[in-house]
Amino acid sequence: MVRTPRCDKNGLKKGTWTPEEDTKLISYVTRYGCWNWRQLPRFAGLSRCGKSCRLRWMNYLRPNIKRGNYSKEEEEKIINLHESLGNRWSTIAAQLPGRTDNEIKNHWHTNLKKRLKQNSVTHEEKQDSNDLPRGEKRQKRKEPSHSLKNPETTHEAIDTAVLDRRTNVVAGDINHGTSTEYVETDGNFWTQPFLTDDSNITSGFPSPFMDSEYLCSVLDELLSCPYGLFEEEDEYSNNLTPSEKRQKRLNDQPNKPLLHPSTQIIDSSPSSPQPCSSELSSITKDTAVTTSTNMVADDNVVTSFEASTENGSNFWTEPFFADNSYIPSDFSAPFICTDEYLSPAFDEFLCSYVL
DNA sequence: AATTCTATCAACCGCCAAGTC
DNA sequence: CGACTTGGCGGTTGATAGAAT
Repeated sequence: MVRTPRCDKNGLKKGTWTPEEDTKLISYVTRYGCWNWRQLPRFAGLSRCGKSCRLRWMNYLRPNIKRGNYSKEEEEKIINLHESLGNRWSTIAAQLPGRTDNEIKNHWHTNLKKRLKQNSVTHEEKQDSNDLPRGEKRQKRKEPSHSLKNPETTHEAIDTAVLDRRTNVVAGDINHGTSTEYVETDGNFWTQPFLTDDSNITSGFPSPFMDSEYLCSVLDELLSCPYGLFEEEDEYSNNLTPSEKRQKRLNDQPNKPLLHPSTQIIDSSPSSPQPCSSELSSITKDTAVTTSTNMVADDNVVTSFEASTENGSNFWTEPFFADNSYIPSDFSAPFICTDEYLSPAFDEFLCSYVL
């Protein structure tokens, strides 16, 4: 069912995805989308190939995926579509909202195909609708060890309580730019916290599913505190703001880098900080990241970064902390912002700049 | 209780089409 | 045009849970 993690010859991880990896992927894709699957793992801090990331997202992590038992209607639809389309699973999946081609394919091979075969042999067996196939029985009794429904896993580990506070969100289809509302249905992890409220639907929202007020705060904390994400926090820590938490960690563990190892920072000139760029169009490698208050401390340790856009809004308002060993010579970074969200144009600029 | 068998499904692999240079 | 990259698709694998012996 799950594959033992292993690495390929390039050192890329294979096999089962861990909750931490899922969190990284979710965090990255929800904010920046899947602009390039091949490059994405590098920026998301994942040691996976792009294909694996895409598959994980498409088949498991993306919102509004329906999991669990198939309804009679769904099964009939699959059977009918398979009859007319053959093994064109992605086409079939397109007709069943929330179901992935992989899942439908699996369901076909493990349940429907056999059932059809049986039915063609003994027609009377068809009448016994109470007799669930073994797969469905298993599905009922089994909660996957690493499932989005499992309260112990990734998402709820992030912040169940905060998720419950959500009252509205608009989700865009990441691939097609269409908007989708998520409504409460059957306890599916994704649908439950993503309740809609018509009065609050934001049209044209550029990212896959952003509630700017809520999601930014959660994801920014998630992204900017990678080392603290899965750590137990004491009662005192829970009352601190994200910035205070980071400061506390820095004080408590001065030698422990708080910057994620995969996160790299523009290092235009540590010894002579550049002034803020005043124009978006003029942001370059030398000016994209600068400092408003402090950039490089006397001991040559980066203490904070902050950058500004033309209108003055900061896109890096939360400082990054790192010891000198984590300052790379060239630029490459997951773009983390705490302000509303980056405009599509600015996102595009940043992506093209990095690539 | 121990062992073997079977079903499941997440993930991998290779191929292909479309797009870009 | 051909080479290359990328995303997408369908077939297949293999680790595991649970059933059967």
